Amino acid sequence: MRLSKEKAADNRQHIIESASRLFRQHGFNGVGLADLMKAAGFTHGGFYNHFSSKEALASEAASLGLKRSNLKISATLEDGEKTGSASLKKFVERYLSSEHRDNRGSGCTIASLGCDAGRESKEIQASFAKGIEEELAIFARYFAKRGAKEGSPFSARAQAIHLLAQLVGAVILARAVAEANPLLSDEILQNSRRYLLKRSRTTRSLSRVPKKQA
Amino acid sequence: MRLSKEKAADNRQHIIESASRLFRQHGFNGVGLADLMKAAGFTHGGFYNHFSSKEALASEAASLGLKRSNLKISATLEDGEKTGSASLKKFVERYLSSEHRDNRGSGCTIASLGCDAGRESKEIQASFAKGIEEELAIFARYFAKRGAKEGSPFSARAQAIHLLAQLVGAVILARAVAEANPLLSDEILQNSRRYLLKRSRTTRSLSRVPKKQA
DNA sequence: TGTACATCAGTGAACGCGCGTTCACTGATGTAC
DNA sequence: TGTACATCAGTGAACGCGCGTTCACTGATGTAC
Repeated sequence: MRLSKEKAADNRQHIIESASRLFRQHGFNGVGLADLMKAAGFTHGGFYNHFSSKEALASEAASLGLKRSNLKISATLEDGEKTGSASLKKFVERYLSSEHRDNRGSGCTIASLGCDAGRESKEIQASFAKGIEEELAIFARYFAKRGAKEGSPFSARAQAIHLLAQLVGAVILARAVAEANPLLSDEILQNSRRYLLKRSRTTRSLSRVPKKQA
Repeated sequence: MRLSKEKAADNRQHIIESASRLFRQHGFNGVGLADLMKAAGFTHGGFYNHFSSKEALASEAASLGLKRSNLKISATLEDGEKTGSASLKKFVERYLSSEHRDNRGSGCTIASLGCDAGRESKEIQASFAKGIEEELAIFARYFAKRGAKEGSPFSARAQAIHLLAQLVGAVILARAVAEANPLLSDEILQNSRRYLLKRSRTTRSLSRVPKKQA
């Protein structure tokens, strides 16, 4: 029962979407092809009609997850530019929230799969490299506009790298202790939020984030 | 061929040590019992004489890796206290080096297995929670002594959390892109080094790190 | 436009393989007398 | 202290299971004439 080209392409995309979620939840090695296909509503025999290997799907799923995140971040920051609202603050608070910590499947691909990526193939790492470069570019563009007058000793690019590392590190730490020590987990998130946001107001090495619209 | 109690305990410890290395290299799901026992010099049938499950070994291996790291960090920082050398700088430069990035097996357990830990049992997360609490305490003690005069707006504890998140995040990012984009990987490490060390000299929100012995 | 055939996304069963775990057995160590 | 027996760390083979991958088959779609 051959399908139309459009339907087949839709199905392929749907497999990638649900795989992206499952991989983030359970890791690249923590979920099998049968589960991945079942979650997309198919039997697993047809997998190789769409992908050459599990690894190929992992690479595409990572790319998609990173692309989606970056679009959302970009929209949040640019939205703030227009309305004058505290867009970086909004983003940081969302990223370092307990909701994000507790919902890996719909969250940041780097925080979920960053460690895994370091052990995977060059192909998968290429997906991460592209996604990370894009995210850094988005942050750097924001800092270049917002932080230009503040005279930080660090370039917009340096601030972007620092921000990303802090966000990813804090969420990974918070998740690593969430079940055994929820208070510590909350403290890590809360502290990182305060650190990134307070510092951006006091020393201005990130950017000025007004409380309300100016 | 029953062994003496001492020899049996030695063997058990040896299994944990080599498992700690292998888990860091390949992840909790990336290495099997047969490989773990073989690396320790045994056949895998005897595994359950020492551990109740693979998970129990993972938990012990994580504990050991974290304890070893913390002892080393503690020694480095306290050594610097006595000699007056720039001990935090030394530690940060070692942690954010390409050597550490390229040698997971002998490196930081949090940076290697932090993401995995978030998906594992409460038992394993308890090992991480204990190790992370200890590491934060070591950093906080350092900042409390070294940073007391500087009047940072952040508590020693807050500075410790920020430092750990930055270190872990930077190494994970650097590893995630190492094969596909080595220049970006190097840039992330270098930038994080500069950020942590320069800021500690300019804004003093971490601690003062003299270039040479005062 | 209509017909004949090739294509291919899907199904469901099977493949070999390695996984975590179990077990019968060995024989030196530890223990009870 | 010496003897008899229980203990248990190790071996090597086996267990059922799920893994990634392959394959024969189906039948609607796409294509060539």
